[in-house]
Amino acid sequence: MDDLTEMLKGTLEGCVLEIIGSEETYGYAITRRLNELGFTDVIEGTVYTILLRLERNGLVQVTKRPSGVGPPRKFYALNDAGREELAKFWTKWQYLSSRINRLKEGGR
Amino acid sequence: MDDLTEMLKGTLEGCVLEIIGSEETYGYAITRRLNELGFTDVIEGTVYTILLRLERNGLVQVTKRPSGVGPPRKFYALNDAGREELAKFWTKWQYLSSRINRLKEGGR
DNA sequence: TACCGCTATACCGTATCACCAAGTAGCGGA
DNA sequence: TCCGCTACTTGGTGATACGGTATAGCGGTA
Repeated sequence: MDDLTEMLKGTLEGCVLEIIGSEETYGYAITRRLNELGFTDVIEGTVYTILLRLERNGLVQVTKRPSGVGPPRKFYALNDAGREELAKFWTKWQYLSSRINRLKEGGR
Repeated sequence: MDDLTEMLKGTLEGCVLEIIGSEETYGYAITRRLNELGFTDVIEGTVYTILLRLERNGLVQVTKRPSGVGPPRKFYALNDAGREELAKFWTKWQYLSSRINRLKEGGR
């Protein structure tokens, strides 16, 4: 699949929220998860900028834990604001994708 | 619906391509069409920047015609490169939306 | 010991895009 | 004459994903 960069704008952050919401996890693992979900070209740097943004915006709770196989990991979990933001994301996605699919089907 | 700006990145241009592909038309009318399709907050300025980009990238054929009710209109039609780009857009949209919906359904 | 590879995070710069504001301009009606 | 609708252009802004580099812990191996 060629470049999805522009299309991912605004949706990738939501995907990261969803992953964190389903399980407390950390940046490196989130990247691997995205890759296996079909977001094959997403790299660590991109995910970390999103995570720092989520933290800065107060949507996540962060816990640092030692790893045993490398440097310590920063685990992320959604707080109430994060869950609310995630719900809003899915509402927007639902809205947008329905409009676009309607347009695709000959848009009326 | 609150702000869809970020989510529209990469998809709005595709929507404009689709509209032009279905009928030769001009900027002002495209904006009205998008509005009635549910992209309620999209304004003229945004559409014109997309149209200029499409022209610059050689995806459209442009014809200026007098209007009778105002300044002349610039009508846009897809050329071969534009039709190819449109096909690519729908392929990417299909790919991305299927991955995101899978993630939404509990991502496997 | 030295090096490599995997894990793991941070930071800085870049490109792209949708958006916004202001300007120009044609036309018809009050 | 002014206003409103139509219609396009241009310059600047903010948000986002991405790329590259740096730092660092750990285990294996030559």
